[in-house]
Amino acid sequence: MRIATWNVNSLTARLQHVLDWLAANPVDVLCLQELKLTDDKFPLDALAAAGYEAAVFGQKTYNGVAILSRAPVQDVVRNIVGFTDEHSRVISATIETPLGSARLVNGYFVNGQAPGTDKFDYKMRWLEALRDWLQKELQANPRLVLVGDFNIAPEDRDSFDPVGLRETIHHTTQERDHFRALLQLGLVDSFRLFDQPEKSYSWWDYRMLGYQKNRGLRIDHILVSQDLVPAVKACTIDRVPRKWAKPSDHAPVILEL
DNA sequence: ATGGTAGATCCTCTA
Repeated sequence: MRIATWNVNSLTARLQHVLDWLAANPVDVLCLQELKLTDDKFPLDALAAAGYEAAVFGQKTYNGVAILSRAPVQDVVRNIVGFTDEHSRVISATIETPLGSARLVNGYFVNGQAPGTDKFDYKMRWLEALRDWLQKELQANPRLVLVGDFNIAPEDRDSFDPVGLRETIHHTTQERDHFRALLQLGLVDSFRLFDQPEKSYSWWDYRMLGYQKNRGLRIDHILVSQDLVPAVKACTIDRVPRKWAKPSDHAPVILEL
């Protein structure tokens, strides 16, 4: 089976891209971030016609996440449990995998703007709450997949300019410590289970020909719990839709189990 | 030191 994650930067603007991508890549589950629409505006019918059910946690203008699935999903939970958040950033559900049922957590992590800002402080509090919640989730669900736009480039090799961008947003020690804390919970970066091309990124700035120059970051990730590692067959980034007209600034990441 | 682009909403904010 295949599970994918894609920050679409407005589902209204990107619905046709999502439908075209699913037609070419009929994954079992697709997790979306940055819907930028409310639940009542979610294109349930168009996605149902493509063969997908949806669990949605929308928000006007900003944020918003959804889980699309060919098979029914169960026990949908919105937000980080125990953390009051005005933003719609996390949706989780139980899905079926080759190793049995698993918990799937889809997150649009806080961007954080720059160290020293209120938004960065929010990012740190959000990441602490996520870690504390996931620790409990993993105890209850040893099979767990954490996907989404993490807004963290975990290592220098995940950035086109790790020296010039040292300690700037996506690259700070504090953010990377938080990423490692997730790994210390028993999660594994599935992308790094395999040999990958150098300069593999999942996001490129729209500005200054970022994609054309491959000035990107790997900030979209799929982490799997230890119990799922033996089932992981591949993890890839699909750059194809980043080349389409009017693309999202992110590319989909695909996990094969 | 700044700007460049994109999306949604409103003429600015977020990324």
